[in-house]
Amino acid sequence: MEAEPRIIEKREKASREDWLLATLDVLRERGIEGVKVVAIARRLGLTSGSFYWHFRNLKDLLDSVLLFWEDALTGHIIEDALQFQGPPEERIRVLMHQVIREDASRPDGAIAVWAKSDADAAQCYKRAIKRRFEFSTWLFQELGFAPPDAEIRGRMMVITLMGETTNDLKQQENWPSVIDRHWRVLVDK
Amino acid sequence: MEAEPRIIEKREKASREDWLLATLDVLRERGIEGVKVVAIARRLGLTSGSFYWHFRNLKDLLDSVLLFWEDALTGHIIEDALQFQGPPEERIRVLMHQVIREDASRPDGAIAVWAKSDADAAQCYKRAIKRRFEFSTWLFQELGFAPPDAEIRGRMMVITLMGETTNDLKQQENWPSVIDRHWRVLVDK
DNA sequence: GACCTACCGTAGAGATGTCTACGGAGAATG
DNA sequence: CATTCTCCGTAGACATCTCTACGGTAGGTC
Repeated sequence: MEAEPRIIEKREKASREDWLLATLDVLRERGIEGVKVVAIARRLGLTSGSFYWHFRNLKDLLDSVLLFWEDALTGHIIEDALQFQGPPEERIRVLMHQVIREDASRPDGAIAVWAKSDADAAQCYKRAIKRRFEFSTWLFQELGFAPPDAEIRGRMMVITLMGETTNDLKQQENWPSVIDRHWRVLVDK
Repeated sequence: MEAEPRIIEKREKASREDWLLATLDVLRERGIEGVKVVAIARRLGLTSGSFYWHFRNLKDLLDSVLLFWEDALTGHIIEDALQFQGPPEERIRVLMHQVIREDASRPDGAIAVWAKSDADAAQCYKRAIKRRFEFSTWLFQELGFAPPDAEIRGRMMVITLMGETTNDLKQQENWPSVIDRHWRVLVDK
């Protein structure tokens, strides 16, 4: 179909987390049906024989990758925002910049598609999105919006950040100003 | 991985467009790597022998499906909005409801993932998104927003609609009120 | 130096998928 | 009624993928 991506040439031993990270890359680029043992192994410069030392089978890897995504990417953004000291609207602004800068939503699109055909992925995806919606709603409540207004603004923030990541906004050099303009619309009373 | 979807039981002759529509369904549910000749044929209650009468090969189908998506889904929404008679803010509201009601953004997520690993898909996807951004920017200019404000609001509208479709907002019974609340935030000066 | 553990490669069986070659059925046309 | 066009099924060559079985290697341990 298209160009084969970078391959690690330095033959080094890979950890279980190396396999998970490589899987997230493949997932993001080729979608869930592109996540093949041989494809990930090729990306790591290894073979499938090694894979089955770290994971029982492909299903085992997919289960692990779901939990890894939910925990690592959604979780630590929320923790950072909770620790933020400063005015509520600035906290929202900093969070929005962080999500784009760190590509925290990078695999989300592929996982959303995955969720269409897999019950486990759907459950995990819905749980993660619900958590984001609830947290962002709380952020806008702290800013002084009444619950219904806070809810729709929080919802828009989450969706906008996911969409801008999907559309590779970060590749544009002026992405911080675009985020600031999103922020201004959302925060304006 | 998961449940196999509905299969057309009545053995009827399929047109080229039937194959394209079935392909869009498979694309939406399984992603681009899930688009296999045998999978689409199974969904239509046919075999791969029939497929190669309508298409030269898989690549031919994929090329056609890209053009079909761009033309059919983005195009007619814009045409409808252009013909709308009424105040500019009502035109935006009607368009937003129409996009959700008709699932006009249904395959978008899968095509966005596809675009990560295929240059043709990337080109088509970017072209379609650009067209939506430009049109929605124009809608907000008609509403009286200055170009930079109209641009960010139009951008948010497009992204929000795509995101809500991805998250199956339409499955909620109260989706029209959620759209109205999105609309109110975007239209508010 | 013998041993053990962690990690990797190879070979191969079985499943699934692409695509070609070819033959057959039904509707439309003469 | 005969022919043609359109659409479809089957069979098979070839490729790719999952997963098992098993053997190999490098670094730490006694």
